[in-house]
Amino acid sequence: MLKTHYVPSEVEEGKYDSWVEKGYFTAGDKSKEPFSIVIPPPNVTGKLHLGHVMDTIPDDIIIRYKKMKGFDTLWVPGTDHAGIATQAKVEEKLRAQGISRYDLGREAFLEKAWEWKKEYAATIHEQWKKLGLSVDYTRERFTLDEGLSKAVKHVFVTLYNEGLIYQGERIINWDPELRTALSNIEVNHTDDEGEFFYFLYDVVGSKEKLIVATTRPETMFGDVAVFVNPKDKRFQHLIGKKVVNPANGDELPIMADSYVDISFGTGAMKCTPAHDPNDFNLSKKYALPVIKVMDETAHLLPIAGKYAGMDRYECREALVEDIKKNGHLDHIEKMVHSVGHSERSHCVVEPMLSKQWFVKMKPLAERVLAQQKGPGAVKFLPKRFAKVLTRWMENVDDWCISRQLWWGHRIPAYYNKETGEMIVSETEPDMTKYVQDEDVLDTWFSSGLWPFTTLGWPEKTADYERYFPTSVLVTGYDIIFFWVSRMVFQSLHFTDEVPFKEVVIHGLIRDEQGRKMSKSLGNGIDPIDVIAKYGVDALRYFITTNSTPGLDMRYSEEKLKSSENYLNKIWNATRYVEMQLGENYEPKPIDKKSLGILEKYILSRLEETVKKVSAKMEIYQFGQASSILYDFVYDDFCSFYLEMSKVSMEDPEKAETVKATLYKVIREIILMIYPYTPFIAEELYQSLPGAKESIMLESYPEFDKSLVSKAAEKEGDILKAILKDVRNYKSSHKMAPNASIKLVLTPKAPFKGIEAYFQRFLFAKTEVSKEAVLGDSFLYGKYTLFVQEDVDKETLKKRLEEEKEKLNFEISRSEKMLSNPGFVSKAPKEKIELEKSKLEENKTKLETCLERLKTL
RNA sequence: GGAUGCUUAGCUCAGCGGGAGAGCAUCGCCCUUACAAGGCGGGGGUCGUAGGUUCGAAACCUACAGCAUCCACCA
Repeated sequence: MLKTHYVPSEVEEGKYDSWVEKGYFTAGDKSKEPFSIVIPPPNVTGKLHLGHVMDTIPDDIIIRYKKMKGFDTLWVPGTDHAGIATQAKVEEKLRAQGISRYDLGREAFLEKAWEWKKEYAATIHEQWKKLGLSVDYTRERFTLDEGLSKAVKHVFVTLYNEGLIYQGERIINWDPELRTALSNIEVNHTDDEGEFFYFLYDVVGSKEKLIVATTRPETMFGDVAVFVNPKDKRFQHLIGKKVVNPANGDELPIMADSYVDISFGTGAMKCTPAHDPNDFNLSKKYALPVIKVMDETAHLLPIAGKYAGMDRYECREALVEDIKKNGHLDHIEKMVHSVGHSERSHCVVEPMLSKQWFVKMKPLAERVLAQQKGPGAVKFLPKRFAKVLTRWMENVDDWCISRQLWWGHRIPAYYNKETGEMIVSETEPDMTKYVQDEDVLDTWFSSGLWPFTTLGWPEKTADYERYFPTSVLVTGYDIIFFWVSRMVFQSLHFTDEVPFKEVVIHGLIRDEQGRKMSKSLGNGIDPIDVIAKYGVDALRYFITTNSTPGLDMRYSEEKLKSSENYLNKIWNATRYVEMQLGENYEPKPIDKKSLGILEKYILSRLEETVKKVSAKMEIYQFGQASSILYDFVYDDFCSFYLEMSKVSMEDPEKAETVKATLYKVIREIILMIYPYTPFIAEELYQSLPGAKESIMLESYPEFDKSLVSKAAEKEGDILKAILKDVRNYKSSHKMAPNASIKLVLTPKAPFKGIEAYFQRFLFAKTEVSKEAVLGDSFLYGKYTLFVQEDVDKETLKKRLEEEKEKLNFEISRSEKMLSNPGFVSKAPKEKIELEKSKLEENKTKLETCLERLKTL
């Protein structure tokens, strides 16, 4: 027997381990159609947060649902080494102990990183277990696994041989703290307050001075020219002359290019090719020299003379001070401008000329764009996110993939120690003669291969053949660029298939005030704490049902609580059914001939619910599916049928049918809630007779059209309405709910035995009569209900007149609509039928109303 | 500069072409053996503004306003 209350921790205890032990999460039933998902692999950087819950619970719901629908479901779990993110964490930890990675050296540092990985992978496993994820542990992967590493090498070498990977000297984003290159999307731009320095440049051979403004004076040692716009009248006479660089006295040519914006700053722009991508382009166009002024830690190089060795900001301050002293500072302006910060170290990124490895994106992007135009396009839900992918692909730059880190896939390029000749190969050359490239690959390079490398590619394994392409991917809109796009182009290029047929995009979870959860605000929420307080099922239910796909949602204690209350409701409804069935109950199929009106009613509603919920589940609309089920559970089942069954059960003739009905309804409710809340569902399922070893072996409820009865629903609704009207009547007449009252129904009862329900739930004596009686009345189609009481005729008359008015208004509304040729010819049939039946009903009501008025 | 989303009850949000919904809050009545973490009943909204399409608009289109987010640029 179930307890009177749902206690999440007791329910959760032991279930997950038993599911794993029984092998329910292990895929491979060849008799069924495959359905597969790969997990968005969490980084081994720390513990999981609510964002991961948003990524994984929809996956779990889909997998559990599809399994019940008869698919051979595979959910591949795994983790991501997360190169730069993890390395930053490990370095941070070492720094706390006063050690730098350079003290340890590559080998020893990597050992530390592997220790870190082991520890955090264990944490992640613990959390998957808590969340109840039905992942197939026999197929778990890590991005640095041997198999995945081999695949990464294969991909690199293939792209290199195809000319799609090249080494080049270009301006890249440099993180001086982590001392590595970054790709464009690993740089976050924020509007920072800064200073705009206006310097005076002496024009050679003239008294004239040119004012040039810059935000980064420290780069002036690398200046090679000053540019103006050729159309700028102010400067035309200066083009071809020279100016003196106030930082070091070098003479710089004044050149003209339309790139310069006449209205920005002073209209004259200094050109520093080694530290600005646009300046670099100009230098190529005009064959200007390229001079680097900073090293990899953003300290000034010897070219900066007395400033050499200073940090970039130290240098800026000292240099501005010196220029001011010698009279070449015009003025300084405060300005807000967008500054690039490293996604991981948060320090200001330095654009810098550097030799790096790049992926040539254009051909790969074009393939994606072509695919997305055709019938085989990856389908996005919601649709609009498809545009995020294509827009990015249309404007993509080449991808800088080399990182000057140690934690990651080392680039398979080898250099001859003597000749310097380079070979790129999947197999190591003779390492006595060669050294390997020091750099590792961007972590997204390997995660971009995730959907197929996890299944064994490039080997043609059985899993790859069976489960690839995967069925669906669930992820946040924030990593469409980082991850989704890369999986799509890598997959198309290497497997000629899209990696997944559908992508379900969710929003981000914010705090209760709607702010982003972040470390610096300290407003992050640990899912483990939430689970301890409300149970994992409430968390799962809350996070998947309180939002619309693709939109952000707020964390809400209130809604977690109400989720838990809902589960408690289902718990207690099950408890009630359990009590009614009694011990040794043997489930029997519904005997359709024996059904009473109320049974027909609830079963009809149940079938409609099954149909609607399934339809929403199929399109991953979990919010909508759950709210349909919720309404059924509360309004139709708990508040109505279940209550009515208390009376029905007293009639021994009805009892068996009622039991069978209660059993079927509660069982299907449990099966429908199960994908959302597997722990409580398993517990409740097991408490019912006829349970299998686990709910995981059950099928999803099937829609049974033969149980749908609109007529029964209508009659049930009348009873529902009567209960509500009479209760409301009592309340508005200051009567206690349990005050006795006399009701008269004319001309007959909607169904046999209705009096018993009135007696029990309205404390009413009821009689059925052909004659109207004095008192207030309610109309239900052809039935009238009188509340027999002493009431003066005038008041009654007034009420009836009001009712008449209302009915006339409704009737004329319907008639107007039905006589509108536009409506009759264009509206769907059901709408017209509905309107006609409303009209009929109101006409009947009006007739009854008029009859009564005559008698008063 | 380009793009996208949001604006619905006091609060948080669903609904997205056929007569305004949920949770919480609020008011009234109830300890009725499924559930007081509950039950029953009630109050509360010209669905951001202005036009348009339609027999019919909260929903579709256009413009505007406010609030978010993303991309690009910023010498």
